[in-house]
Amino acid sequence: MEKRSSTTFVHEVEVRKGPWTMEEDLILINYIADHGEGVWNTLAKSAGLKRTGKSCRLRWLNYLRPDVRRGNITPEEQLLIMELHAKWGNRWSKIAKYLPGRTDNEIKNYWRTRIQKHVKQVNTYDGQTSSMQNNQGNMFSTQTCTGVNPMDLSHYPPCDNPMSYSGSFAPETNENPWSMEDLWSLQVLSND
DNA sequence: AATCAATTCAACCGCCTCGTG
DNA sequence: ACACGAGGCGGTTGAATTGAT
Repeated sequence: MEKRSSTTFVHEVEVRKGPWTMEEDLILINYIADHGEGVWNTLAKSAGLKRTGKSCRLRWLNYLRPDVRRGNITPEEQLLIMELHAKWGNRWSKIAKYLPGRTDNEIKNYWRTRIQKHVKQVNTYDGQTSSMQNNQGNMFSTQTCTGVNPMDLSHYPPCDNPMSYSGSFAPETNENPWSMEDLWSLQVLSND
């Protein structure tokens, strides 16, 4: 499923764009496993990836990190997103700190595609349902089904150590032909 | 079964901030 | 004080997928 794949040349240096291949993912995972994150431009060159540092960083943070959770946003997470968005606006990275394993990109996408749409729909009934909404069009109660008030952020500390997260992992909705399990097992094998 | 429309989300772009020389 | 590069962030795009007709 090679989409928007292209190659451009910047200062005689070949730069790949578009979706990442399994080979590129493996190179990035292996390199970070050996050398750690950071200094992304140098990392891209040293790893032999024809990608920009930014692209490598984005791929790692949004997709390849072992602790990243994708798909199946829970009602609790949805409530928290709405509450935090009401508080901070489009500060996605800040909001993401309170949702372990979730990326700012995923939260942003989720907000735009699901919540914002829903809020618009609810707002079309403005007046009739005013008692159900707060200033952000929130039509949900601030109490979650678990009885935890999402506004009490002590229940959702910023994730200093996301690896320690022990919540239930949602089934992957990974469209890639290769799964993260595949990649990480390959990474482990190659480092053997 | 075919076509069209709507939705999703990975990835890119441009701007901003911060650290360094 | 200024210039430059790297990293981070939010907005946007567009191909793939899904749903409706």
